[in-house]
Amino acid sequence: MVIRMPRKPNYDREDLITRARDLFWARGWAGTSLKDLEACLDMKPGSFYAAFGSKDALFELAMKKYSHDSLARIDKLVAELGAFGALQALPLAIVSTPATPAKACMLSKTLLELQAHNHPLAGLADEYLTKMEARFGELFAQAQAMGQISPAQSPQKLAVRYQSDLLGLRVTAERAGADAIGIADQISQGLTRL
Amino acid sequence: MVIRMPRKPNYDREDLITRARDLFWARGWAGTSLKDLEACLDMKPGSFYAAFGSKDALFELAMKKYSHDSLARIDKLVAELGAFGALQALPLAIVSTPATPAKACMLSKTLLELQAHNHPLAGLADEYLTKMEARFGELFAQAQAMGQISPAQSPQKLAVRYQSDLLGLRVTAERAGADAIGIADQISQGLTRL
DNA sequence: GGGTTTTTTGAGCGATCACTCAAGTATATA
DNA sequence: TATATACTTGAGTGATCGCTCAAAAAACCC
Repeated sequence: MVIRMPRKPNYDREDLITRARDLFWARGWAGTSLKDLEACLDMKPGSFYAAFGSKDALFELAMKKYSHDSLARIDKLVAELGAFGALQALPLAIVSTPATPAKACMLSKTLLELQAHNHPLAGLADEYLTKMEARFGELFAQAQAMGQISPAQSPQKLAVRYQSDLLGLRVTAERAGADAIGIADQISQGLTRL
Repeated sequence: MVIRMPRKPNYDREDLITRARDLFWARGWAGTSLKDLEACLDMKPGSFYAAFGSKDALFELAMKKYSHDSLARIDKLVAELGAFGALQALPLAIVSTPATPAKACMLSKTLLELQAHNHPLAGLADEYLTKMEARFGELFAQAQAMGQISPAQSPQKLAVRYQSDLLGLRVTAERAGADAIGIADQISQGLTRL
């Protein structure tokens, strides 16, 4: 049996997922209709469902990309500044990145929107948040090993608090006249007192 | 012309608003359908629209009640514990209140859900958050006046950070295995180091 | 170029959305 | 009790929801 390859899709799948991620990130799950997606991706319904299967399936891919990119950004900061430096730099980096779809974290937005409905995507958002938290824990452990942070508290506990602060920062940054940079600085400064 | 009063509604309006608030708080704006509301309030569409006008109008009333009740809880804590004591007690009080519709703040949920659509309710949520922030600012000013907190930072700046921490705490508390009490304690402890 | 296979198209599916309104019902005054 | 007036009912509005599928168009192999 010969396998034929008669035609390729005329789109870049990764680019489509990125665009969908930005739309979902900004507008949320219920706030993004298929019409919105069709316009944003320049796809008709048939192509959309052939490519992704369902709105939820694409949202899942979008959230996966979001999580992956978030972890990649942290890794890049770690490579430049080390563990402690990355933890210090991240708050300001998040807040001062221009032209993001939203200031708030896509994972927390998804969690808050869908948690009450027991939607699987809320559980997935929780998992990715746990993954981020675990990464923060590793960085705190490294910073402690290098003597930059007191070993008085467990790195896990520090990571939970750090992530909580970050989520709060990003909710606040969503507001109109909020001084997000000021809060980001305070979070960073707080790390030096640990 | 004689004014007649031929019939009264057979419901308690404030009770309806409270029930609607809890539903909106848990499920969000888009996540709450009129069918949900009709079931929760035990009202048919006609009565509902006669009483409230629209879904958005009821949401507005619900958010107003939420804001009012939140401020009332703070005032109660202040009466019992004073300004500084209230600021210290609030994080744990929020997190350990049993059986709330959601752990996360209804105002922040509304802001995150509707901000990207420029929905008026998002602006209203922002306003109520500003009102809360202002109240926190007053309490920090009082605590400084009583020498319980260093006057090094402005009470406004302390309030912004405090509220941000609280919002983060409440997002985190929404998660499955989160140690919300631990974070609440850390926030309270942090106040003693100011 | 012919034939095969896949993608693209877009009208339209049933379900649900927020909401309306005419008819029926209950309670006040006279 | 009679009447006026408001409240309640619930079928039904057009619009939009996520999604399907048969037909048309395009790209590959021989």
